[in-house]
Amino acid sequence: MSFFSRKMDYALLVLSHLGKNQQGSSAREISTRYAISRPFVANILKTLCHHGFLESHRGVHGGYVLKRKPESVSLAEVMNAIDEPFSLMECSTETDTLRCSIKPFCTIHTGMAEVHEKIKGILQSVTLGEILSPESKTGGRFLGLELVSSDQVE
Amino acid sequence: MSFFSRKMDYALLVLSHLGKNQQGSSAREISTRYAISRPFVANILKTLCHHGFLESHRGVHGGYVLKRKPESVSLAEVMNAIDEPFSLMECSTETDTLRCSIKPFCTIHTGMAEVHEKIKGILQSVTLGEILSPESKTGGRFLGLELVSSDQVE
DNA sequence: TGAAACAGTACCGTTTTAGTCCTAATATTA
DNA sequence: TAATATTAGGACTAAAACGGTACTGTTTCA
Repeated sequence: MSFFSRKMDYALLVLSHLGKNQQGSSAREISTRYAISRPFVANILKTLCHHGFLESHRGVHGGYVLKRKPESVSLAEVMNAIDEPFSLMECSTETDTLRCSIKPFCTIHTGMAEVHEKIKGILQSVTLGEILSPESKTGGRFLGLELVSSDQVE
Repeated sequence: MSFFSRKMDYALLVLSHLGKNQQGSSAREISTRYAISRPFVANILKTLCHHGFLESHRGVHGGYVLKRKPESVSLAEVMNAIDEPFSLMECSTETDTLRCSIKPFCTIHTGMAEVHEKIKGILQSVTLGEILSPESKTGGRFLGLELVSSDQVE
């Protein structure tokens, strides 16, 4: 199993497709372009629209348009919309932690919480913009930590 | 769904338990300690043993002992043994990439490959030793990048 | 008015996961 | 040597998640 669900894969594909084609696309166009079944891609588009990533237009020449700037859309946000918020382990979120019966003597809780934060940091810091043009990188910052190299941010 | 399967969660728990108790433990001890069903924890112990993380001793006072130094065991290795190698997306590994039909015009392949490497880097760099004692960290280095601030990474 | 497109929801089949069970092998101890 | 405690190995099952489909309705445009 992959980390990202297939739905998430396609959502990113769709978002970047619309990020490149700023005049928008219909579900049909996208489904034929990438050979994804139409109802399936329509489902994904709907969800993305519902969460405010896209703008939909009905009618004969309708379709979807990216509503937000690619640079402002993080992987973490897309994940929250499509699947559910990132969680490293069963007990990673606060509510889960509360009902974890072994927490009092759990030898790995603290350590794993740190790993959770590291990965979450990556998902929050990587944006659709970076995915579209990988060469324009985080440049100088990584996970919110200042680096020796003083290249400009993004 | 969590990033780690429950099997993986328990595997880490088991490994760190044995990392702390260097005289070893039987499957029964561990299962009662953490309230995991005995056959299930036995399954996990078996797998870990089979992959060389543990040493098993049969008989009345048998049980399992951690065979490797905690500092040498990375999360990525445990994951490879328990589930399967980390993969961000369906097309993240080289063989998958080869049979990805849309790769020629995929707008996210390169970008996502970088994200894949970032997360893989974390899984490879975090060891069982760090999970056991989170304060003794990578100290000043993170993913091979030198940091300006000398505060603990946390 | 009809066709093209989105909206919403319910549903199904397959795969994966979590967990169990059973039998055999091995080591200890009395 | 016999009883017992433990691991070894593998087959098996139930339940949940995932991927994907189907259907029905609504809006827009020509």
